[in-house]
Amino acid sequence: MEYTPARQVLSKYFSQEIISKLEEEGVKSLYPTQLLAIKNGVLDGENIVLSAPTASGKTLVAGLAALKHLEEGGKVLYLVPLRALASEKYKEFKKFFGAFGYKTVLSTGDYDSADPALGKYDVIVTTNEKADSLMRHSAPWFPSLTLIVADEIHLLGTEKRGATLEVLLTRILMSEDTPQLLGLSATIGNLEDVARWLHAKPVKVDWRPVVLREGVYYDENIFFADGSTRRIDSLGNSVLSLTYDTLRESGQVLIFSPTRRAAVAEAKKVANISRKFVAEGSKRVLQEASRKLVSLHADKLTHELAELLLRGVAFHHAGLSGDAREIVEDLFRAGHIKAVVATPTLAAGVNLPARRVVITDYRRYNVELGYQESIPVMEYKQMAGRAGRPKFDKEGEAILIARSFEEVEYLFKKYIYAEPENLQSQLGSEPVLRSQLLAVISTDEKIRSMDMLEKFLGRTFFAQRYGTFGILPLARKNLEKLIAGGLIEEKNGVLNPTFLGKRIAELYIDPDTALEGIRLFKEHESLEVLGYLFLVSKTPDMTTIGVRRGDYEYLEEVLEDRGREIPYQVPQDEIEYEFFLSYLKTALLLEDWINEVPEDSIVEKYDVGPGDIYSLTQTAEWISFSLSQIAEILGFHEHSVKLSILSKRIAHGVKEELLELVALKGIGRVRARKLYEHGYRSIYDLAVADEKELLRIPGFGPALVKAIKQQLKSPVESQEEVEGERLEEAEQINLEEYFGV
DNA sequence: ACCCACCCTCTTTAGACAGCATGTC
DNA sequence: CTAAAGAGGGTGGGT
Repeated sequence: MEYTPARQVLSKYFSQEIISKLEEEGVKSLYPTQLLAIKNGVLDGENIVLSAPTASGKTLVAGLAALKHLEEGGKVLYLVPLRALASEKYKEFKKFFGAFGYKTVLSTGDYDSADPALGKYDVIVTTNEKADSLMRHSAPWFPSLTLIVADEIHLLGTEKRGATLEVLLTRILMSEDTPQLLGLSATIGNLEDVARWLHAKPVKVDWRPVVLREGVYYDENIFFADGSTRRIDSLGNSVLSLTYDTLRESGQVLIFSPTRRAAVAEAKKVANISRKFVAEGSKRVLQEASRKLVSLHADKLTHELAELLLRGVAFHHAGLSGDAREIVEDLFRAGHIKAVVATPTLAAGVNLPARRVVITDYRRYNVELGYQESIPVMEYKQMAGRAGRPKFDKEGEAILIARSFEEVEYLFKKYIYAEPENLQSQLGSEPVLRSQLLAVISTDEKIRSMDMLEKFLGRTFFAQRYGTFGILPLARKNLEKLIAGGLIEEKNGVLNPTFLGKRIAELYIDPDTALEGIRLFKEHESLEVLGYLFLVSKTPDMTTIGVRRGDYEYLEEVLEDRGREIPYQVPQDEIEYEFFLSYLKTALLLEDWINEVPEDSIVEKYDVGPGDIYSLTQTAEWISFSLSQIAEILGFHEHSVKLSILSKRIAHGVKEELLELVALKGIGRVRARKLYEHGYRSIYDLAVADEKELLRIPGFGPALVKAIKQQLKSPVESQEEVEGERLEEAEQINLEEYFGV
């Protein structure tokens, strides 16, 4: 009887009515995790940092705490590190809180609720960065929050994004009427430190709903931590043997590989085993999914995946498009595919448990340091934590693979018996500190002097450990840089943001991104498209693609032919030269994209996946939009207009002539091009077009044509001015002649 | 002259947040 | 600093 009836515990906090509804929602008994959190005061308004394994019921702790606040007229913010996680939680909460009559919204960079007034909602689910951004925009409802839940708070120790969360939480801590804080964390070393920083109680739980058995595989045996051993039929290959052993007992495996290439290769090997385990009833579903994938993307990678699905396996990594990944996840969850081979994408992301988790390699190549290093204990625990599906499996197994007998012992010590690392503040990272200083000064009226800044820094997690001694000089140095760049003004010891500075903070770009653009705007009156793309690629906010050995030849050729389009000197320094080429390669990829080169050609030419194209273009669009705004502020009108058009072209992957068509719903780069080729070159052309004529275009069915016509009928909301006068003209004709009075 | 097994050398290496204003094929 | 696997090219032996 390890589960306590919920009613018994909750009656102190909720009305009978609510408790009955909770029971209807499936909350009939409470896990130890929830009991302990309640005992420590989550429902009494205590700040808590709860450290517990995956799937141990942390979300319900947050759910109950939130419900308590909502019942008292409060408002809740739920923070997560990933967009995929945000939408997962959103769906869950929408149902859960909806049952009590409360409204939940999702707000992330790529998905905003239709209603921009987030204030009308009771529960707001966002990514950390989005919440940071909302704060920078002084969201009016922010002060009315009464509970803030920071899920996966151990992200704090992450190199790139940890500091953002740290500053966000610091700002929350320093606000008046500090809301209740609930941090949810994986197991970490220094839970007490984090809790102390947040003025919270540390609550540590080791309990899991499904028993986790950790072990190491070597030479046909799994050695488990509990001392038991399991002999496995050898198929000559560790992964295959472990896979067969799981599938044979109708379980599923989740295999972690260190690289994308390894994941694909491993999946192909596994296919020979998994195909024998595809259920008769799954075949049709898999065929359908496979066909859908192929229809969505024409590239080789996606085709390989589609092929593998039929045989009951899939690989999963960030090179896959979002829809492909989702298909894989759904098929695995539904049990249609028996094995998934993934890179660390799946370690911390969406919830995808399997009976057995196999970790093929505990080492990973470090690009910066140039050698292979062991993954952190925390990362191992994250992967291992995926083992065991609650309600389906009696227990879960996480297996590391050893290559020698000595390694067996080493792995036990290094990972299975090891405590996770301590979380370290990453605020010392300069670019993040600089951005955050600008943001804090721009959007927090209380922080307008060095003294206040010092006080602010003194409240950070960093300062708790090291004091402000180390970080103050760094802050001062970066402040000077911001002042020199004209983003902040200092008068008589008072720090004030300039309009430019405030905009940069709101656009959420690195100050260096803006400064780089400004420098170029000053030097050149106008740039070629490739020039702007190069600028975007060079920016610190952009992720660039690596240059391969085989890329040198054509990149240098381009440099030879089109060097004058690039507004930078070719660097002499070897390392800088390599960076230069990677900016060029990225710029060329983007150029192909906006010149309507098909996705699969880009995939092949640049050796990237569809998922990479998506994330590159998305980022590039955001940067060019932001740079366009910066240019406009400073009066560089031509740059602004060109960058604005460019950002729209990147968004849709089209030449300028299609921008007008692509503004229509249901019309993307491919359909727009088709329309254009058939002589429909503007909204106007479409408005006067005969429906029957449109139907004759291949790929244009009745539903689509109707949808197009429908949009032209409804009074068109004011579209972008920047799209050119032609559009405005067309709209006027459109409205006057056809639909207006 | 041609084929093929084998070996040496070269090459490459995970992930993913944000603006703004609305929707791919 | 502490790697490993796949691809590609070369070698040498056999036919």
